[in-house]
Amino acid sequence: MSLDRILLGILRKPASGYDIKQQFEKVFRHFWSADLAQIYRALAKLEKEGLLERRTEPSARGPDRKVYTRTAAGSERLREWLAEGPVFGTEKFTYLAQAFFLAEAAPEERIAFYEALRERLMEQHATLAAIEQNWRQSGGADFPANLDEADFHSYLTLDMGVQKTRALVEWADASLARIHARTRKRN
Amino acid sequence: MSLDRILLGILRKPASGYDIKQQFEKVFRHFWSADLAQIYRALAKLEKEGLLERRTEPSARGPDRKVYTRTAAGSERLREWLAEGPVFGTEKFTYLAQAFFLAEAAPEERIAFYEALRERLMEQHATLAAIEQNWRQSGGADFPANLDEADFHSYLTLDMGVQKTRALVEWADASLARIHARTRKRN
DNA sequence: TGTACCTATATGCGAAATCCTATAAAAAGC
DNA sequence: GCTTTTTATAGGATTTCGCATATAGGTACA
Repeated sequence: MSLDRILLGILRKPASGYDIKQQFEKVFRHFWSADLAQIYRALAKLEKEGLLERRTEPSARGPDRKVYTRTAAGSERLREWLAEGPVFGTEKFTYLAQAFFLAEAAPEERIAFYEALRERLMEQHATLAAIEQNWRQSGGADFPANLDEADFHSYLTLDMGVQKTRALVEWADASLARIHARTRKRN
Repeated sequence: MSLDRILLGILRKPASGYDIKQQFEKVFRHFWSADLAQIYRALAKLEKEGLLERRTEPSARGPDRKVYTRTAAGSERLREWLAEGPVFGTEKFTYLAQAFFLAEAAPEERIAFYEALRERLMEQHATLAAIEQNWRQSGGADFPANLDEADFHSYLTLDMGVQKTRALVEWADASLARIHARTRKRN
């Protein structure tokens, strides 16, 4: 499963389950989600398979931290996944499915739906764009080419988020306009 | 769960599990996937809950077809879902997760990965754009406002797919260019 | 004529993944 | 002490995935 591979990817640098959850909230939110219980369980399983190593550290502010890093076998597993090429066909977009059937809702609800959608998409876009901006400004003249390999690829993915959310916001805007135009015509 | 609601949405018009599977392949592929077994089970469950009605028809070319339509309770359930507003946070994008960790792969593989990605995205875009084109051409002057409500909202969703895939193709192109530029710099 | 394969159609079963919710314990802040 | 934050874990319910099987009619071909 993909969560396994994602964890292996993250664990190039040591981190605890709790740390990883934070990263999911911040970095991965726009293309993946996982809850704490799921993460802990997956970590335990990967350790049992010898793909992760664990050490226990005292925490400054809570119970002992179990810090994981991937093993050579873990890196290999990750590489195999990447070598498969891009995996398609697993996309799940609940809000688009809803939009598809929106004819079933009352007219005011349809508008409210698209307004809420635009709102959320704009938030996402703003968040991502801010991170991107920040990153770009601290980079030199030949940014992003001067990043190290891992950062470079993270940056490309971030850029994708920026581009995609921008396109989506524009689409939601245009859709709202079309809905309004259509409603006016009816009266 | 969302598959249930999607089935209710589709079953405004009567269809068999097999028919629905076809629709998933054609229409929903870019934002949802479900396999046959899953669909049949969900249909059976919805019928048991009184949200769908079934009638059996002889088929021209196979076993009897079980054709479902949604009941009033089914429509109500669908409306409740839409009234919740857009559901976010369920997005799963395997290929982006892979892209994020691409530093782990060998340089040629990274390029191959992005080329395959661009390829697939272009395919998606071409498919969606063709459907859109077709639809638009058969529509009159005030297209899409002259569509009926259900078609109108399907069209908006389709348009979303066109816009999104276009943005993604552009992104993949730009990324490939960046990867190449970066590689040249190294030599 | 038969038989082998193809498509349409439906189902069963088990494994895996996901989600949700509750519990617990340790340190810090008030 | 009480609350909040950090950190980890358990258990069950629900959903999803993957594969195998069944059945009926059509088509191609030996």
